[in-house]
Amino acid sequence: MNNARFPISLHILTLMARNKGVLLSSEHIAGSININPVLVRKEISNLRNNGLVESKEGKNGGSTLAKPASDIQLSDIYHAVQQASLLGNSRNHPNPACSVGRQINVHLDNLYQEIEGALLRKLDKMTLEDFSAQFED
Amino acid sequence: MNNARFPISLHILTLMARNKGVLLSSEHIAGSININPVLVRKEISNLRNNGLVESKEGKNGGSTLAKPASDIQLSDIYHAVQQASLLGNSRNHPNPACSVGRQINVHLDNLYQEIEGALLRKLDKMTLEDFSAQFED
DNA sequence: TCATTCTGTAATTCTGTTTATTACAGTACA
DNA sequence: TGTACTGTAATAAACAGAATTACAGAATGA
Repeated sequence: MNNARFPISLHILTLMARNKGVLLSSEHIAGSININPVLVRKEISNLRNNGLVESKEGKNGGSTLAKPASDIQLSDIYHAVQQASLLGNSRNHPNPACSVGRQINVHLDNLYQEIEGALLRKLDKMTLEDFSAQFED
Repeated sequence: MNNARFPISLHILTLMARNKGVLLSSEHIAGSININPVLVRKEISNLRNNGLVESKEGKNGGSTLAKPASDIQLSDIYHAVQQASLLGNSRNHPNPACSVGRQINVHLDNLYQEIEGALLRKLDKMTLEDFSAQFED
């Protein structure tokens, strides 16, 4: 994960989990995270495409969880924001004339996949409810 | 890991593991990775500070492994290049007036630490020798 | 001894990515 | 019908990573 999107999405979802059934505006969420509301709306758009939140447009609109927090694994959030590889974003173009350069990306990919498996098994074990229950008022 | 440093360092060390006892120049290594030699020297400098490689200055100089590849765990390399947190680089400053904003960094840190533990247990199991033995000539 | 070939580093520039900002159409409510 | 939202595109600003330039210092060997 090469970006700050995971913590942002988790922050958004935690706010929603702790405000069950309430429509939160992007402005309000942005105020808690301290980032720009447009970025919040972009993240919410992504979470919505992944079936984690639902939104209502217009006055008094906003977004809320699309299903109970106990039905959302942290691995679901990871998958929703995940795009590049975990370790280093293999944007490298090693020299194919070198035997190491030619083969390293394959072996790196295998390694990353194995590591990501271990990570996902961890994230599978925790739900959004577990995470948000840690917060005190 | 937010950067491409892990693959670069692993590439460097793989080249050395496959050229045991030979002093490799930064120019030569840079040619295989296809990056700038100065960046290679920077990474080597870091690996040297972590006791993984040793260098010789001057004409016919270069760098080589400081110990057998079988004594270098991939977790050693991870620690050597590691600086920021694994997931997202908590450069975030959430709103302390919000109960979620106030507490989220603590809970994120705990989560990251747990995940990183799982990752390290994986990387602990593989040595540089294991990794470089996968390469064909 | 001295030219050569390396490393070690600092400083600067270049480039790509991320984030903020601006703008505005569309939707729902009251 | 005005207000308060979302959704989204386009642009600008900020930042980080990498390349490049520059040069001092070290080892070699002719």
